[in-house]
Amino acid sequence: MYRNSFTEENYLKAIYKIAEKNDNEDVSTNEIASAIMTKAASVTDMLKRLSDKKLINYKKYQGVNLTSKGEKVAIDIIRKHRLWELFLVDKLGFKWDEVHDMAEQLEHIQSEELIDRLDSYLEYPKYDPHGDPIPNKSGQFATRKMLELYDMSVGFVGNISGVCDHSPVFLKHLEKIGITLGVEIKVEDKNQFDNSFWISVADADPIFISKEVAKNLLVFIK
Amino acid sequence: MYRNSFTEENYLKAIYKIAEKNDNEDVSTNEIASAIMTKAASVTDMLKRLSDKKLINYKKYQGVNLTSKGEKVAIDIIRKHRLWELFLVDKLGFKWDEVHDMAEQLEHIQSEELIDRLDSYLEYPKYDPHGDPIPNKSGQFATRKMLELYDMSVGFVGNISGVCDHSPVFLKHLEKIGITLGVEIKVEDKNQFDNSFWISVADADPIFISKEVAKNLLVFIK
DNA sequence: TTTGTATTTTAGGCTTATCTAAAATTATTT
DNA sequence: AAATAATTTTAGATAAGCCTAAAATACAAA
Repeated sequence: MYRNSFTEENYLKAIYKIAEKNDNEDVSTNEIASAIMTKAASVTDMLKRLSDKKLINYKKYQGVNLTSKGEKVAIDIIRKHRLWELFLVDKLGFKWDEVHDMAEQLEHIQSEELIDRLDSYLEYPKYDPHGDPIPNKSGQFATRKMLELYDMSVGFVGNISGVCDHSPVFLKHLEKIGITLGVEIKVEDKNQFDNSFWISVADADPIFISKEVAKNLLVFIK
Repeated sequence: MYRNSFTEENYLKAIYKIAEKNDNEDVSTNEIASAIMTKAASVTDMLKRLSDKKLINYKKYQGVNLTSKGEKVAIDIIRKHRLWELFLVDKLGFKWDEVHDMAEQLEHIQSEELIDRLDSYLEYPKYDPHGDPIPNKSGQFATRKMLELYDMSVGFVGNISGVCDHSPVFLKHLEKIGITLGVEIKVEDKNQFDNSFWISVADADPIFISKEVAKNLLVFIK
C-alpha cells in the first residue's frame, strides 16, 4: 500500500484538469508548469517519478496522459476537494469564494473512512458550491448538460448551475449583483453592440451583465 | 507572516507535551526523538532550525524549552487537534479510539477562520472526546481537578472525565466493559492483593477492573 | 578523580522537490 | 530545406528532513 505525496497528488490533479479541458489530448510540460506555478524543469523531474510509479504515460517531448491508476488518484483528490468545499459552505457558513484554499489543503487528508463519512454527513451530494459535479465513491460523476448563458436567446428561462471562472474576484462580483448557485434567471434583452445582457434574477428588477460575465455563467434548462 | 512546516509543528507539539508531563523541566533530545519516532541526530538538526526561528531556547547539551512564540504555535496545534477530534466523534460518528490519526493530519490545516468557525459549529467545547481540555482562541485551557480512579476509596462516586492512556487498545477495552466519557461510577470494593477494583458503572451490575485500568482513568468529584 | 557509560552533536550521505543555465529536440517561418 | 523560435530535457545546485557512524560532552560509579 503506497502513499502519494501532496506534490504528486497536485501534479496528477493538474494533469487531469488540463486533459479534461483539452478533450483529453496529451498534456504538455509547460501547461503543467503554469498550472502548478513552477518551472518546466521541475515538471520534467516529477514526470519521470510519476512515470516510474505507473501513474502517467510519458515519452520525452511527447506530453503525458494519466494511466487508469493515476486517474483514480486524481478523481479521488477532486472528490475530496469538492466534498470539503461543500462542507465548508453548508456546515461552516463560508461563502463560495472563500473555500478554495482551505479545500486545497483538506483534499490531501488521507482516510477513506473519513471522506465516506463526510459524504454521508452531507447526504451524498452530487454538486459542490460552484456547481461542479462531485464524483461518488467509485469515481462516477453526475452529468447534466450545461450551457453558457452567453449562448441563450432573449426569453430564455433557466437556473444558474455553475461557473467557469472560479476566481474569488468573479464570485464576489456575482454575489454583489445577486447571482448565486441555483437561482432562476431570465434573459430579458441582449445588446448587439457589446454583447451585454439584461437579465432578471429571481423575479427582481432586471440587472445588467457584461459579455465576460455571461460567458462564465452556466445554466441548465428548466 | 511566516508559516511553519508540518514537521516543525510536530516538534513544537512534542516539546510542549513532554515539558507539560515533566513539570516544565527542560526537554532532552532523546525524549523528543522517541516521541517523534526519529533519531537523536535528526532532532539536533531540527532544534537548530527551531532555535534560529526563535521558537525554542536551545543551548547545546542542555535541553530545550519553548519560547512564548513557540508555545503559542504548540497550543494552537493542540487546539486544532482536539477540535477536529471532537468534530470527528460528534458530527461524523467516529469512536474515540479511531480519531487520533486523522486529527494528526487535520491539525496542520492552515486557516484561523476555519478553526474559529469549527469551534463555533461545535459550540465552543471545553473538552475533547478523551476529556482533554481544548484551549480557546486565546490559548486558555479550562481547568478542573482530575484524579486517578486508582486513588479513590471504597464508596467514592464520581464521573469518568478523562483517560491517561490514549491508545486505541485501551480505549477499545473501556468501550467493551461499558466505560465511556462522562459516565457515573462508584467504587464498590478494592482488592488488597492485586489492587484491582470492583466498580459499578451507571448503576449497572458491578464490573471488575485491574490496577492498570484504574491508574489510567481520571475522575472528578460529583 | 579517573574511568566507563549514556547522551548529544558533528560529519557526511540520501531523497524529494525545487531552481537556473545550458543543451537537445520539436515546431514554425521564411 | 534551412534558419529561427519555442519547448523540453539535462546538468548541477540548494534546502528540508532524515539517516548512520564517529566524535564530543555530560553523568555516574568506583
